[in-house]
Amino acid sequence: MQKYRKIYQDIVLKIMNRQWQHMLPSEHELSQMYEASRETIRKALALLSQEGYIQKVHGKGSLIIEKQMLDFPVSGIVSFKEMMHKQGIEATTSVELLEQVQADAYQADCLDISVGTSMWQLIRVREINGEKVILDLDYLNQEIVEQLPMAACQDSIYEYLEGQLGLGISFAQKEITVENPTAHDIQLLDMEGFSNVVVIRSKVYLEDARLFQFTESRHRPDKFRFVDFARRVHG
Amino acid sequence: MQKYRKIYQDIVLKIMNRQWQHMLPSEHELSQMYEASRETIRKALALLSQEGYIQKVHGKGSLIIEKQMLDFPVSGIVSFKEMMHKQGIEATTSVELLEQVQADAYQADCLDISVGTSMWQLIRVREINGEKVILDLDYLNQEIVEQLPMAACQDSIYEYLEGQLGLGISFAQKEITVENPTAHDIQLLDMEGFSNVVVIRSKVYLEDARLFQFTESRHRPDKFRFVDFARRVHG
DNA sequence: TAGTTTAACTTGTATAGACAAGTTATACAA
DNA sequence: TTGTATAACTTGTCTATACAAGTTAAACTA
Repeated sequence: MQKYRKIYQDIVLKIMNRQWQHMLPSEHELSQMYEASRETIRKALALLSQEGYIQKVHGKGSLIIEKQMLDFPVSGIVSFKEMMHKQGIEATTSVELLEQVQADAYQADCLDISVGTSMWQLIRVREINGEKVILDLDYLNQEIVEQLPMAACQDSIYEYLEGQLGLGISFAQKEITVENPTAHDIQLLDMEGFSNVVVIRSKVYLEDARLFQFTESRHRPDKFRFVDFARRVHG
Repeated sequence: MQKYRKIYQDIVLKIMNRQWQHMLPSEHELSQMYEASRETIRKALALLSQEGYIQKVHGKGSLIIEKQMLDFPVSGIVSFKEMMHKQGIEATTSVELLEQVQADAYQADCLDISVGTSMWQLIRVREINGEKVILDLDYLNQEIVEQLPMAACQDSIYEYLEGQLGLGISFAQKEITVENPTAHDIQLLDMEGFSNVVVIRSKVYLEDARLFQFTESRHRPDKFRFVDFARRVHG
């Protein structure tokens, strides 16, 4: 792995362990500690800043941002399995449907492919504490993901794509809205007494900028929470 | 302004104008065009990548990410006025309350200050197409924001803070949930037939990492839409 | 004492150079 | 024709240096 990434990870650890309380050592000191040039240290610090770990102040140093450790980020691109594991929540996934289909007009539009192109269609229900609260509808481009074993769907698709297929997942465009439940939602989720669902639609891309997945994740509103860290962009 | 920021802005313009269709010129070419070193170009490109304009591919170049131009980012830190202006939507803001108060226990916790510290309390209603759809509750630390004129509240608080007071707004931690409307919501918003509100709670920080504002923004669900760009962080 | 200057820190910006590593198209060989 | 090597591109990482600009605390001056 690259030097600046290792430094980044080590600093994250030291922040988590409260090894440094309010401020990081100066860039000069860090470059001596890690035997790296100042620019390499600055690359690691840029990552830390981007991820919301530190705030750099000109002339002063790098202040540590007190993350509410409980406020794990649901933002970013994280698989359901990764998320539940971080929180220590027990959840089960049941695959309702997994099949190869030819894209219809709507699906083709979602995946930026031509109508009739072969794709995977996947429907999963997530159960937390015995309640069915999340419905995930996935389309995957079969030109990119040729095989999609049932085991991967029950476990973690991202683990399969990155680990087995060696695909690099890079970025996503997401949209969050609140909508009325469909008959499908009511059929598959425990929706008694809830009149809305939170819908997260995502397009997920690889490192070479190819779109490979479209996901519609439908949440019961009481179990939905989205935490975000944002930096202001001037100009 | 710094060189790499000007280059960043110029490239954003050229992407928007479709001056470059699918790919950016190579870093070498750009460094000649802008008479800058490659590292300076790379700083501009890092910003573009961070903001979701391009995807860098090792050995190939910088691919332009097709942003749905309509999908303006509600993510990031953008004032209500800036957002409405970008979309060309006509909206009005009415100030329901603007007063100096001593923080109670809850408010003190929100702003990370001691109980009894002086702060601004602000309540505003946003009206779009003649419907009252957003209720904004703001607390501002008065040790940082000493004066808060009514005019600034009706126009744009951020414009006042950055323009008049010279404060640098830097980052925010946000949380989005869906909740039941309070009596207050029903009193101030047009909630007929809607049984939920989308609640966005934000802590907003300055460049020196001081927390100066807590905002609770309560949206009627049919008018709520959140668009996000996220990059996957490995390790 | 109180205020100001200065020196020694800090981070920010820009440059130049070297090498590693991934991609592509051409030239070459079987 | 087909496949392979190669050369010329591309971006990624790391280093070293120089100077600008913001902060702080000690030293100095009135």
